[in-house]
Amino acid sequence: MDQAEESGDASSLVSIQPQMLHEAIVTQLQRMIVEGTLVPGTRLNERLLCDKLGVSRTPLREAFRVLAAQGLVSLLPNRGAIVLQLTTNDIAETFEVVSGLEALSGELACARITDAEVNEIRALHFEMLACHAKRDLPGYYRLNFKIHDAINRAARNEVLRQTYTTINSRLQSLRFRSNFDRDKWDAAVREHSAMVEALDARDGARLGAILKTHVLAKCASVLALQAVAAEAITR
Amino acid sequence: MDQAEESGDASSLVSIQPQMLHEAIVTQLQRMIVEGTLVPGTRLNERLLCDKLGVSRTPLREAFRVLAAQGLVSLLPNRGAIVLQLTTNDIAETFEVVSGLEALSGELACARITDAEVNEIRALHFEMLACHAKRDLPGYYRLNFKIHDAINRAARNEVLRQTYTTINSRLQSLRFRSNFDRDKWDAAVREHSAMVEALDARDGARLGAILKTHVLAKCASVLALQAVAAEAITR
DNA sequence: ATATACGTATTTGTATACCAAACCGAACCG
DNA sequence: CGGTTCGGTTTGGTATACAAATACGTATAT
Repeated sequence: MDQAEESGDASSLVSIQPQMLHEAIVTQLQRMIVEGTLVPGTRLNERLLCDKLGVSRTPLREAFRVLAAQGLVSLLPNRGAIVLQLTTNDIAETFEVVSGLEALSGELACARITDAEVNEIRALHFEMLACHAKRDLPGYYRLNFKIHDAINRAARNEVLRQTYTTINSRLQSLRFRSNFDRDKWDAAVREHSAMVEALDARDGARLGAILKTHVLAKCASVLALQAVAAEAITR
Repeated sequence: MDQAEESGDASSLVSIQPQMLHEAIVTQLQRMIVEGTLVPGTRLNERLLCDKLGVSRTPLREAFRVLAAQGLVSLLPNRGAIVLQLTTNDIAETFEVVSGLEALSGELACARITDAEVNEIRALHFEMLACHAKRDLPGYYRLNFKIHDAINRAARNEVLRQTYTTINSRLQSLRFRSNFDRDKWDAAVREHSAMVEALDARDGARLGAILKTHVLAKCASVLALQAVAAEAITR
């Protein structure tokens, strides 16, 4: 967790704060890892990255340490950093943690969300339904993210939000590629409808439960795809 | 999350792995912060710490970045690292997250724990009861930690364990000092008895709920002490 | 041909020197 | 008393050096 988010200072101050170089590098590498530009298992060569990013070794290596602390890369002594490659078990465990955090977030959101925020989420939900109807997967993903983020923000817990974001980022590159089939997609949309209902009723326990199963369903779908991919390689 | 815990490799390999200097420094500083040797708000002077620890600036500064990522220190641009000082709100938020992680851990533990492990925890529980009867607070804390750790391990989720440990470490220095009164102590012990029952019955939902309220009660007790301390300063 | 051994080239981890910019504190001035 | 100026200190970043570990290509042995 970096200082900007951690300190309770006014957001105006945050914008003034000049971020340090290693943080900029962390952000950049995070993006490349999450977007899949850097494939899991890739070795991060210091000299090459120094050239590419136009920085010296010191801040780059500091960034490596931070990314390792965030669980995005793995540091092998004397062999530098490699983009972390999650095992099937790692994926399952990480999704499990995310499901717990998301459930907590849902419970808290129900206790703290305003009517206006509920309406906002409902609007996003309908937009998402439209994307679903149009079979617009990228749009669906974008709105899906917005909805989960809105719930997260409604929970009014920055530590939770930060923790969730950090751990979830380890899974992002996988989530993108899960081309779910029609049935799973329909089921996910139904779960989303149930979420909005639970939110509207401020039923924290129910929303938490829905979110948990929602995330675990996503996990199963990712693992299934993973298994198919693994078989394709072995074959 | 550091590499050693992240890799799914055999534990025998971990011991071989020579840890890097910055990791040793992280561990050292973590201990000093958690134990309260380094008081929140303390500025960590690079040169002084380099001398004290006998290392150069490079690995020390890497350690600072890692500690910042873990939320133990705060990096102020051009002013270096200071031991993070949690606001009342920060404390509440962090406990909230911990409560969620602990609840998840309880749920998973009920699904996966072995009879032998339950018995082990029961034994620890009785030892703890003995400490409570003897009014042995340090012993109580030690066993309390062991029990929660055992539940955490029974959840069979290293990512969860690692996440929990990291976030919980931000609160450790506070937990030590909460001298709870007789009533709260008794209540905590009752909650622990209920935990063992729920664990024995493999009732995940109930254990989760107990753990959550248990942690939140601890939070309230810490915040109360915090308020008293704040008043003492103001007065 | 495959496997092993060896020597060289890279790469990494740490230390050090250096510099500009930011910060701190104290004397100074209005 | 509040603000300013100025020098010392600290930090962020770069560059360099070097030992140790690793990676790799070649030669050798089986």
